[in-house]
Amino acid sequence: MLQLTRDGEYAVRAILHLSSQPMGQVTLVNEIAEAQDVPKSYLSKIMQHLVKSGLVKSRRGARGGFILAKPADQITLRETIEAIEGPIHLNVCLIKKGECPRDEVCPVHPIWRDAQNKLFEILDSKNMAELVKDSEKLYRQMHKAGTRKDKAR
Amino acid sequence: MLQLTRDGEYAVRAILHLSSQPMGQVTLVNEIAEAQDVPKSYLSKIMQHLVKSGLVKSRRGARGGFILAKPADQITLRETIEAIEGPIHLNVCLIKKGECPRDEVCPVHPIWRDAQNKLFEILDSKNMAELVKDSEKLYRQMHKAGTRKDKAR
DNA sequence: AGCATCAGGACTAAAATCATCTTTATTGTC
DNA sequence: GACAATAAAGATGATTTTAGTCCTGATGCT
Repeated sequence: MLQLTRDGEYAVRAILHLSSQPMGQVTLVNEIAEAQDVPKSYLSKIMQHLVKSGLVKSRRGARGGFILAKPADQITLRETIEAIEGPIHLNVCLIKKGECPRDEVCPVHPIWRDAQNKLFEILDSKNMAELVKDSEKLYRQMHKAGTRKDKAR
Repeated sequence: MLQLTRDGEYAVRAILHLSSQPMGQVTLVNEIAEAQDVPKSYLSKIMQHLVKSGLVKSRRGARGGFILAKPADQITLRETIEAIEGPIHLNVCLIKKGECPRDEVCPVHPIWRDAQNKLFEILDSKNMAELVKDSEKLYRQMHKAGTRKDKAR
């Protein structure tokens, strides 16, 4: 449907949450689920997937939890999404060269490639550490604006 | 899945085909289906949808068929896709302002908006008349290149 | 009248989506 | 070192979407 799935969205929230934690801090699914507003048992499976794809490491048992497999400033949105959804292809014709027999005469093909490249560029433009900083900034702004709004009501 | 559906792809092919026809020419589903490599009965339903959305007009009975409701140079890819799939939203959080309660603190939201705007820009950048011309150009190039390739094999 | 052609609905198989529930592994504690 | 608490891993399932097919009817040309 040309739309990110919940899986992708939830994965992004989870990685963002882990990125906001202090270095070396192991985080519980439960905590992520509550903070990021994601069904716990569902998130649990997404976390598993993220572990398998190597973006996150897990520790079982008491005092277990999840932790990023590498520094937050080395993780991008695209990486996170593709870890969960697999490689992004805006149109089937972009999956493999020569996949579509109409490729060579299809005037739309270059447009899709163009769009996809641009999307990659944007999804790779900020790393998770930067996004966490953005989030903190937004949070502060919201509080300032929020109080003003409250008065206005 | 962040991917165009077949419905969308087929609609684009159909509109492109109609755009390549001489002005005023009514075209059969069958012809479009064969030329564009789309299952006929499936395409038939897509065409109905395109009629309903006002992009195409139909005529029943003998000598019936389909014809664009407006000139090809006034139709874009985005318009065609949205006629079939409804408005494009790369992420649920872009559907309606305030839809996502995390909007105001979510640092990813502006990224998605950015990506979506860029996508719109690209999908609106060429009209169908231009794409048909591109196609003709590609076709000529393929024939030149094709003979060379055949020798190379 | 009869044929060509679109309109519309009923039906289906397979995959994706969005979860929940059960099992298994780890670890701290006694 | 047994064991209960904890938490990840895996199995399972309901619902929706996708991607079609097929049949009956409506409509317009000749």
